[in-house]
Amino acid sequence: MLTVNGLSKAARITPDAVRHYVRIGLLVPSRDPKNGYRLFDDEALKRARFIRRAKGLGFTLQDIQTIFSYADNGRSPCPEVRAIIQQRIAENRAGVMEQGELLERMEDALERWKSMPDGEPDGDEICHLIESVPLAR
Amino acid sequence: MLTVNGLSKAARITPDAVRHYVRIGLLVPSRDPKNGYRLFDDEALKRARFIRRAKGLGFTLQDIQTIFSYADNGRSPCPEVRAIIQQRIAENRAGVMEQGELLERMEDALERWKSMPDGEPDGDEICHLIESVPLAR
DNA sequence: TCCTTGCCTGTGTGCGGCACCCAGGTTCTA
DNA sequence: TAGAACCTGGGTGCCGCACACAGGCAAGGA
Repeated sequence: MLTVNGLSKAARITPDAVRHYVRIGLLVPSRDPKNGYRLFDDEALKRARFIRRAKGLGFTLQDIQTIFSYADNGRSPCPEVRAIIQQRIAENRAGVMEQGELLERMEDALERWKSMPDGEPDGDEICHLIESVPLAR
Repeated sequence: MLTVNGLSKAARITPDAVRHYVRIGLLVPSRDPKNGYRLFDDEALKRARFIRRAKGLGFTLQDIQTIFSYADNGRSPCPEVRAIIQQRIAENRAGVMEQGELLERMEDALERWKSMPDGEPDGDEICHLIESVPLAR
């Protein structure tokens, strides 16, 4: 049986993360009757490692909850897992696109600003560099 | 003088965002003594539009606070603005890289899973699809 | 035996940038 | 004069933790 620290080392996650997972119900420890410490069995270790893996694949903690509840009810989570990851891939692609466009705008701005002087405050504009940038959308 | 809704339309941001900016001190309204309504002058409108622009360039609200405080003290924010955007560009590049790597892992996993059957719960593994993925790092 | 060190506990707050909801007061429109 | 549409403050929720506080408990050395 492992304590929070023990589990955190065995599963290579922080102790704070372990406590967080317990709080939201992802991990369910037993308690040491002597002192109230959280105690984790092998099943919990397996779960903690699973969480690490799944997070590394872009699953949210909510997704992982869902997966666990399938497994707990004796049903295969695999079809859900396939569906979820397709969803997350789509979101991630959209996110990367968006960030990429932002990055481009930032780089364009910085480039354009190279040939512009710093402005002095004149009560009319706040920062002419930023105000020189065309509005997105 | 504009109310929350008026300002939100003139600056093309949501009323909730306007209230949020007031709460964190980015916009400072006067008050209608009759009813306590927030009232925004032209200066506030200019600021609200500036916020929209700056956010579109990747500046955080904190960054914008900083920029305003320069302007309010009669100093040019431009050097800071150049420094901040370089910082944000670096962060964004790192973020895009990270997300890109995640996306790749997700796509690889989905691809690999195409030739794998759904598992049935056996009390030993939670989801063999996820557990078949090598641990990142 | 006492002291230190290093675990552990619960609870609460903070991060970013809002979105949404509630209950109630006010103002505009038909 | 009624109802719609606005306004107010205050609170909560999102995501995934990180950090802090105050205190309890365990194991070691001097």
